[in-house]
Amino acid sequence: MKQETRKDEIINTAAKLFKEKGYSAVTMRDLATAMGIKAASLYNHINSKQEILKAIIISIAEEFTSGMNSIIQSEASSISKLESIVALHVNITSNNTNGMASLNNDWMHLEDQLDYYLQLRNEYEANFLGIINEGVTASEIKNSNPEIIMFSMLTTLRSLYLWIPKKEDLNAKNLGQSLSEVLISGINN
Amino acid sequence: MKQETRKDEIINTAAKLFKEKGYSAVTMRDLATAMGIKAASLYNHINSKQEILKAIIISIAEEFTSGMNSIIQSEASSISKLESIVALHVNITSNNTNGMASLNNDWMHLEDQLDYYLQLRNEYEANFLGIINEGVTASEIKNSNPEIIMFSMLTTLRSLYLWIPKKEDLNAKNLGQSLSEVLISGINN
DNA sequence: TCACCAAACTAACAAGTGTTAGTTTAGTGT
DNA sequence: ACACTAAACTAACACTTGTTAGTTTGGTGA
Repeated sequence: MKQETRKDEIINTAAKLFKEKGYSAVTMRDLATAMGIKAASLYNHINSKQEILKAIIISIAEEFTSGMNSIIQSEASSISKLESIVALHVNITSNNTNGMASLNNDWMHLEDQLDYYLQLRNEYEANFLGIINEGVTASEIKNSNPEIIMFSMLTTLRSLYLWIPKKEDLNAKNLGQSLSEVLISGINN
Repeated sequence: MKQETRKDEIINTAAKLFKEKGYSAVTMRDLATAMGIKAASLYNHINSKQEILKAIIISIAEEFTSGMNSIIQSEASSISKLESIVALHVNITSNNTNGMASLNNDWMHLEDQLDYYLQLRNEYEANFLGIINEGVTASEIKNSNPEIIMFSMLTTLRSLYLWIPKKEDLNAKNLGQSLSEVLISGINN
């Protein structure tokens, strides 16, 4: 719980603006105005616009990688692992909805870190698919198209950042449970 | 099947670029280079960059509205209506994956047409939710949170544009069926 | 051959872009 | 009183942005 530095404030404000208009459409002058200062003053705290994007995206991507590694190493059933993935997304997204928007929509504007980001994402998706395949083999999961299953779950989870801010009445635990139910058991009676 | 005009070519090329980098990050010079001409030449065919975005997004949004109206007026069961919605998304997205990317990611950069777009989207979501609620009342659909159900389905469907281009082996009909199965019946055995 | 026209071109514009350099301000510990 | 420092400022830079004006090109029908 260390306190927020001025640099953190700038990054958080930037994340909020990036969520609204996207990285490319937000100028350093926009960001400065939102902070109540002049654009040049931002450079007392950060080195470049690109550095801000990197700070937002890479830290979140590494959180996902770390969470996924814990889940894979656990001894739980495949369905239970999928429920943990849902909870992972709900938790990370709840703590940083603005940053998740950048991760989803502005990752392609990463420069030096683009390859690293893509590597993390590919590994994450491969692990996700691995869990589903494992569940199919163990007959826990229907033997339909595993990629469609992953696609459906992952895109829903990736879009949580759009939805969580509107539903403050649901806490993370309840939302995770409801979502797991819908994603895993379906909606029909 | 009328043939493609030069203006159409520009709009389609723009949609492709917008998908890759987003509206704000694509310059008129980028677009011109992709067309093999100079930026100024674009203005022989279009009036502004904004007009291109409008042409891409609004036509698709109106397709969705029109499709949804047909579904609502049908006498089918709620589950069957949801299957039709899945098919609607698969069809529209298959025909214009690039345009769907702009609709999803760049709608906020619409200027004059922003309010109109938001109106269409709100109506669409209200109709979608109405079908789910109707299904809950008729005991076709589980009595869990209808908004979570809509969120889950709609975000999956909205992300199809990312996924369809990678899976050319699946035709629209098969993909629609598989996706309906996953979304409606779940994935567990 | 001539007029026409779609569609390209060159040249330029005013405004906005990220960023740098150097300076001022106000508060803190000695 | 003094030096130090975090954090703001003004002014400017080189470049990029969307767009306009006027011109050239090459093909088509009369």
